[in-house]
Amino acid sequence: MPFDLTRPIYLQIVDNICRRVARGELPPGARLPSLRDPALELEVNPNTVQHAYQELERRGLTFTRRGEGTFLSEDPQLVDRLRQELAGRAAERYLAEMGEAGFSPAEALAALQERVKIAERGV
Amino acid sequence: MPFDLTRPIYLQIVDNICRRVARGELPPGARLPSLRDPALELEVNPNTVQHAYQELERRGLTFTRRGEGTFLSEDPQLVDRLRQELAGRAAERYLAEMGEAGFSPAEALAALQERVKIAERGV
Amino acid sequence: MPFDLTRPIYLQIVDNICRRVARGELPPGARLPSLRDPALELEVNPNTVQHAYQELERRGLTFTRRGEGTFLSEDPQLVDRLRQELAGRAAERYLAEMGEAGFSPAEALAALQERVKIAERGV
Amino acid sequence: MPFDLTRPIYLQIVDNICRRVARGELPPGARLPSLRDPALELEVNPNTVQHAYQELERRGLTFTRRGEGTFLSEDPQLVDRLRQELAGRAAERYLAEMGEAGFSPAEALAALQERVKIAERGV
DNA sequence: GTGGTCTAGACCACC
DNA sequence: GTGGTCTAGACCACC
Repeated sequence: MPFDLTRPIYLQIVDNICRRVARGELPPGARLPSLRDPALELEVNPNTVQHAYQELERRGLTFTRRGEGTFLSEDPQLVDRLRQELAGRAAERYLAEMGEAGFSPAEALAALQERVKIAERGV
Repeated sequence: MPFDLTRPIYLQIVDNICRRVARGELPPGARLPSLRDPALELEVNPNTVQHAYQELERRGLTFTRRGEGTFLSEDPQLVDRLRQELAGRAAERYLAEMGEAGFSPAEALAALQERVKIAERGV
Repeated sequence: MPFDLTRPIYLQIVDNICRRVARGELPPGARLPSLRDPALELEVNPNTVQHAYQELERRGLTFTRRGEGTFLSEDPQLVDRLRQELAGRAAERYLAEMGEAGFSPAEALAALQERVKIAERGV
Repeated sequence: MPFDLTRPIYLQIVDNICRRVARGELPPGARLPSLRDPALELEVNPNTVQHAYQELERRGLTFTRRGEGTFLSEDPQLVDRLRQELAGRAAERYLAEMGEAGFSPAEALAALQERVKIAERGV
């Protein structure tokens, strides 16, 4: 996971975990790796990883069991909730960009439809 | 036009002009303001505006007449070409973001469809 | 490389590099000197050298690798293409000058032929 | 006749007259226009025209009859001599430019030959 | 160390 | 007044 320099690293770690949950790579209830592992792998300070984990907990995605570690919420709707959230933000952004280029939401939808259709043929 | 700090100012000026052309605010053949006007307004150096205008020319969107100014191409397909380009880039990005969250292109399309439908009702 | 005062310095740098490529002194793929070197040697601003290098890139003769340098295109036809271009421009100019003095292209050719023949004998 | 700003105007007038003689537009013995006419037409000072005429005389191309005007030499070889001179200078320059691009005189000749042949077909 | 961006500002060329 | 060239030099991004 390469970092971009324009956003706090801890938020990039948060986003990355959210995406992995949304993709189903991290199932509800799964234990997140210890603070040290990702810190070594990402070459960041363990405090930065802790900051990320605290943010996840603040959002209700994780909980900690003292002495055991940090776990993903066991809420069966967790994945769905995250997917909705990510999808919402991406769609918002797409419609905003298209709006700035003069496309109505309906036109933005049609443009995407066209594109997906073409890509399918290409495959 | 507020600048974001993460991208070159001259490219943000380029994008802004592209969007205005796509929206039909700047018709083909229109004269762009002189280098000095936007420089004063945006509080950037005239060289930065020139850099933006040269990039537009490099992309074939404008031409310059020494002593007269910088003009949008008179190509009647200019607007369409730009709209296609901007739409393409926005869609690409949307599909990429959605892909990272585990959505197939078809799902990404459906999610947008849903969202637009809801927004329409909301209006 | 002495500069003449009637043409932009950056274009004289461009021409000089083109001629060296045409002569085979700079092989395809070769790395051009950094912006700073020729600037010191030619006593011009690094920005002027950069302007020249950007013009070369615009013409498709070079490409840049951020942090590594500016390189001549690896297209094996680069040399030939440049030789054709330079020869074309020189011939155009010769025929134009001769035309102003009342020589038809055929006569201009004959005059050159004569001159080259004499020079060969002289050698 | 538009002037270029990089050479003395009087020499540009000299060259222009030489070319017209070489083209046969001004026959040997012809009277050149008075100082005032070209001065008005070219929007230069009559002194500049006089300077040009003096240069022509210095080169042996003209002579003046007091009270009558300036006349082209009546030497029947005048035209030929000028044509030779202009052709020589143009050829010299062509071979020099081609030499800088790595062409031998023989190659420069061949390149011109090719070009003239193509132009003839094109006509 | 490499090229890229940007400022500040002088001066030129064309109109 | 318009864009074009150039200097001088700061600071950034990528290696």
